[in-house]
Amino acid sequence: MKHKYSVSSKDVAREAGVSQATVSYILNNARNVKIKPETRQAVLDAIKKLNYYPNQIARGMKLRKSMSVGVVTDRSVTNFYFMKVLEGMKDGFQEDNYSITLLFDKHEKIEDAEFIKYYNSNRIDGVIFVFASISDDEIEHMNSTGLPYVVVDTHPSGRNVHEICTDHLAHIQDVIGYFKSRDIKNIAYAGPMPKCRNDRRLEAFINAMVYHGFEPKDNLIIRSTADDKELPEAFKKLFENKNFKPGAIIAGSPKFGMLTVKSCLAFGMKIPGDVSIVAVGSSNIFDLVYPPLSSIDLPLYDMGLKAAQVLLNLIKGGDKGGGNGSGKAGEETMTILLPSELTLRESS
Amino acid sequence: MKHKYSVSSKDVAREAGVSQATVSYILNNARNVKIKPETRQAVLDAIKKLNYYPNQIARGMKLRKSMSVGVVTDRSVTNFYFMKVLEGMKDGFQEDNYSITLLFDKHEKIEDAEFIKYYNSNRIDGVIFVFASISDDEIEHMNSTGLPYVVVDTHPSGRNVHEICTDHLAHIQDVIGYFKSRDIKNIAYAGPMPKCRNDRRLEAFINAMVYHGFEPKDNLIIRSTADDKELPEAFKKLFENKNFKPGAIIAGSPKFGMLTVKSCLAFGMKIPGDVSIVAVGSSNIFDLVYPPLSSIDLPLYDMGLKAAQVLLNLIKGGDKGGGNGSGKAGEETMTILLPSELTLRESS
DNA sequence: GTGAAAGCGCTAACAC
DNA sequence: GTGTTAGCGCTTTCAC
Repeated sequence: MKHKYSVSSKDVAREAGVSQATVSYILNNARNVKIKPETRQAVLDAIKKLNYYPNQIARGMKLRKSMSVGVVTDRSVTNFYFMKVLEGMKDGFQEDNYSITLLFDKHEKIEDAEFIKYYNSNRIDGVIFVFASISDDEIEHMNSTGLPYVVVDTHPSGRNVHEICTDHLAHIQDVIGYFKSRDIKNIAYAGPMPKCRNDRRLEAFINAMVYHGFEPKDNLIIRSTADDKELPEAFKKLFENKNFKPGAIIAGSPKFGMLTVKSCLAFGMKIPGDVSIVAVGSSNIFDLVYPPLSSIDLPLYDMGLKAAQVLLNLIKGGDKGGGNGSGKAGEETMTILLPSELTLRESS
Repeated sequence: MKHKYSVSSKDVAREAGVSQATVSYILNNARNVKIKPETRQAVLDAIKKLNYYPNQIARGMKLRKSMSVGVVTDRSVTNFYFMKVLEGMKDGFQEDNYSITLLFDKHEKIEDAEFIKYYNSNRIDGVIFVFASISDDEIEHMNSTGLPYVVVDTHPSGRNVHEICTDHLAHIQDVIGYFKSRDIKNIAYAGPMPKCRNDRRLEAFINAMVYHGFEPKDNLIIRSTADDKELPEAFKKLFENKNFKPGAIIAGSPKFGMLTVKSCLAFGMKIPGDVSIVAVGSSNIFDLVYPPLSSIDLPLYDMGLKAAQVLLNLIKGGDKGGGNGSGKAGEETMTILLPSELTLRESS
């Protein structure tokens, strides 16, 4: 069956004995337009009676807006984080009645990217990148298209984009201080190879070690793929070095947190008896493992919420000509840093 | 800045020296319409030259379609499964150029549900429910609206809906057979309280036990919330019963799989030495824990893909009047059962 | 083979 | 305060 025979604002207008314009005014709370209470009531009644819902497609057509934003994510990184960020975004868009269109990121050339096509086709009004690594080239291209976009990521990239990030790296220092206060020696780091650019996590670790008067030793640092071969080998080396048995390990990501726990248990170590572990990042499974894994938790929900708000401003602002004289969107970009927090569970 | 000044099919037509209609014919590969090769080429060139992209909103307006489907999921259940299913769906929709609108399910009355509103507003043409528990009432309501929808869930509900499910419960029998072949005694079950209706997993477990000549004992069955109080208590009772020390445990969900491993380790048991564990369901984290957790894996990607295909058929079919004389969509519903498979890792 | 024209349902400038 | 009207960009019937 076709879509049930749509009632249009025309039908409502007829039913209420007014014009379509009036219906529109009422629906959109048009300012500069005063409606007599009884007229309004009549229209509202008609809407109810006819079970009328404004056709968003038609509205979008007129407004030259899709009332939808694309959320771009990488197929791999996402699982741990994605849903929570989405929830925040959803709530952030709720009021403005924007919908969320899911997009995956797997393009060769930027011109072929799904989000570019969707934007060109008027299917989305803007984009949020959630933990999707984007290159400088892509940024440049996007800035030239006028596509409003916001990046959600762990740490600020320092690039000319609107970013929602978190200060979680600062907590690495707290963690090391905490270990120090418990007189733990040989604090190690285990994390992934950075996707691009420099490894901020490792940097933060090293700086924090130095800050606390420790000398960061190379053989206490693991950087590896999550590979089934490479990583166990690395842990083996770490644990077999009798001179520097690690008393604590900071894992650079949730995944590495899990893998670190796994490796320690596999080597018969007691956690936290022999070694304490803290992971950088959030996950809903840290409570499901033995022992529950301490972590530096990202404010995922808030990041999504904030991203939505910032993007909405870009979309609206851009539409009205924006605050800054020129037509260029994102003239002055902003980096928003949301607070993360340390959650100590049993592993530390 | 406003959306960069859109080129429309009108512009393309002018540039190519043809009419808008011709552009449309070419773009949509309209059958019943033959286009001279040189005309076609001229239009194609103009499209390229002007960098034209058809406005999907306008197209949707004309076609009375949104070219988007809603994906509804429950905020909680999702994390373990959702992304993989989405990937499949995305690929399933690719060809028909349908986009995916993310919707959350948290309504009081069905009339207030987001997916109903979105459908009424012409923002989506159909819905896929992914592991979202829906009640009989809701089903009834939806069937009466004509909204095309498909349900993705683990096991068939036996209701009058299009469902994509899997045969994973059948594998419980295999798992028990496997345990039996290794002469393991006292096979236990630990799973969640069923959200609604009867507990198919437990049923399957009991039937499989009986099939293999075991007598399912009540004190070898845990059904609990994932609560921090209730569940440990239950496991304590399980492990302290000296007469029926479980040699293996089948966990009813990924979460319970994780929690079972955690509990066993917490009680100092060796896995799989003292107890073997297999979880029902998929997760990308089973490889990240110690010991890697065996599981009955759902064909998540395929479920998403298939769901997309079925829904597309409903949308298209329904639009053209469908195969069955009446206007009612979903006259004959179908249940599609996709094969799951047992993945043995180290925990069993 | 191709074009002219109507119209999808909405909004907003302008008229009264 | 409310109505008239002109499109937004597309598809498609019908005419040639």
